[in-house]
Amino acid sequence: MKAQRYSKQRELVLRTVKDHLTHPTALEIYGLTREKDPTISMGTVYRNLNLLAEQGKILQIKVPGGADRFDGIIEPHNHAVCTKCGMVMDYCFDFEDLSRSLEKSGFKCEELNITVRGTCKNCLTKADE
Amino acid sequence: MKAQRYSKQRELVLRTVKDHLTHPTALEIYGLTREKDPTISMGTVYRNLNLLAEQGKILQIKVPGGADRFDGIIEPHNHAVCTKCGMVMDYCFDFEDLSRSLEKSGFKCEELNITVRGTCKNCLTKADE
DNA sequence: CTAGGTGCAAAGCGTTTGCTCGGGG
DNA sequence: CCCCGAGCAAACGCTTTGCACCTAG
Repeated sequence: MKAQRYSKQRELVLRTVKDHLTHPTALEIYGLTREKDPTISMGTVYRNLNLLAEQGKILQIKVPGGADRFDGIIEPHNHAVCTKCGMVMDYCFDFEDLSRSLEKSGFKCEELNITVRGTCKNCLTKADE
Repeated sequence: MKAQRYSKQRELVLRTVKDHLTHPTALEIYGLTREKDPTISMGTVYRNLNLLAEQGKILQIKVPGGADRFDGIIEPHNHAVCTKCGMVMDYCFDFEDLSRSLEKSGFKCEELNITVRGTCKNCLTKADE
């Protein structure tokens, strides 16, 4: 692993995500950090968000067709995105009852976007060689 | 509904998606259609892909963090994306046994990306007013 | 001192859009 | 003849990156 130095900016980004559980986008985090440190740059925010997500210190929510969002709560859980206001709701899925329980909670389930990421048979075989 | 005219380009785009079940991206479809009609433009391909997807004639697969892919098979089904080669595999999910059955088929499930799109309680209430 | 981090700006990628012209009905 | 659709290129939104400078260790 690469040596990692302390940086004021990285700590600020981490604290900002941890303090705002509204699933902010990178741009929103940029705005929030700017309030505390008016010289922080977009690039730094993105670099640190990606770094912190890789290290598992924050969660990166890939929203299909929209900007990524970040979550300070790192316990594995899922998200329901409102197509109208963009709100992201934390949600603990019971797969069998997914739609049904979502509907019970008042969320009208219109599109279920499921993407499994992983490694396919072919690539697993190739990796063995 | 708006009147819709026939267009050679739209038919070509539709046929191209139906004939290539490899889940091509818009760019790949652009390349394929260009082989048959060297004057077709990117904008036309995108416009028609979106139109056909809206009409349910093709399926649009939103790949988080990557280009959208299109599928000529419109029966509802899900997809597993390989993080290494980008291959998109058709998959019929049994939610309970999701990971288990995926693993049985040789796909190493590394990241389960679930996003439900729909309308949240707040917006449903507002729409009623 | 030196390697990792920053700010800045430009480039990148996938996609959409404004405009003008062509062609289906 | 009307107006939807095409072609083209510019603009878009989000994100990454190259570079020169700064700073923690």
